[in-house]
Amino acid sequence: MADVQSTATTLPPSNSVEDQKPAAVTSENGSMQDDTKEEEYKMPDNASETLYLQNLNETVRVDYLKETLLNLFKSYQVIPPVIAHGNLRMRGQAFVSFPDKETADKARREVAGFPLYGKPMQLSFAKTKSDVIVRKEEGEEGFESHKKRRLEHKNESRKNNPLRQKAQAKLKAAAAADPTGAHAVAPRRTQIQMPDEYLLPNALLFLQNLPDGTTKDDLHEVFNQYPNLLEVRLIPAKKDIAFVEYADEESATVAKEALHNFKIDGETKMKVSYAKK
DNA sequence: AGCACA
Repeated sequence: MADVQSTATTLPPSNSVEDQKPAAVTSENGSMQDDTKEEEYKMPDNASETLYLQNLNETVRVDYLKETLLNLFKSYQVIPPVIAHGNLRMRGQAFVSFPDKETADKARREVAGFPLYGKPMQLSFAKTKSDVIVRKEEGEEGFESHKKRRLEHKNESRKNNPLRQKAQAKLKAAAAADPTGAHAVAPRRTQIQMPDEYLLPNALLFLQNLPDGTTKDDLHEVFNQYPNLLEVRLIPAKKDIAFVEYADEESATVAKEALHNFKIDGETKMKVSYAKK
């Protein structure tokens, strides 16, 4: 395998806030060029042209991560782009495609466990076909229909996500109770919002008026946009309130100011204040 | 843990 040094010249410009560089990936690791003759080896039947990577270091910026992976898989003829996301559900994972299943499988076996940014990579075959592959195999028109199907599927799963279903049931109930439509929006419970001036700054935030069905993950995703989030705690007995803890008061203040009155579901204003000491 | 396609 060719030496894959860091492609410093092709890297995106460094960002002053997070001064990270893609790892200089070298191939000193002997396990990566294991060209053994293997007449008894059978490629798994779930093999795919695309590998699904997990256990990637989540503190590495997504664009650097992509660049690094491109670099790391260069000798296996990786097909750009490498797909990685920074959102809560998808962080620490990536999709990397190759020209054929055999090459993907080779990469999978040889690169498995490679300690990228200190964490051993976990490689498996992707469950679904990547757009790049569909495009390559079926041409532009086949790709369009593939994309349409994918979009439909996505809308479906969005439609029957419990949070949305609950919100819609609520709307329906309100409309039924009031046929004039004057109060088509569900009546809001009266909330007591402690005036901030009576509360000392606190690394712990108190949330009120959360929409029905809000999950811990929903809140984590929203609050994790602001640095130093430590923990989100729901209150099982009171579904519309929660606590969110940051590492320090300053971080909590940033999040509080950004997210007070934020509408998680697009209509219910969440109240964010410091928790009482 | 978490299977997308900005």
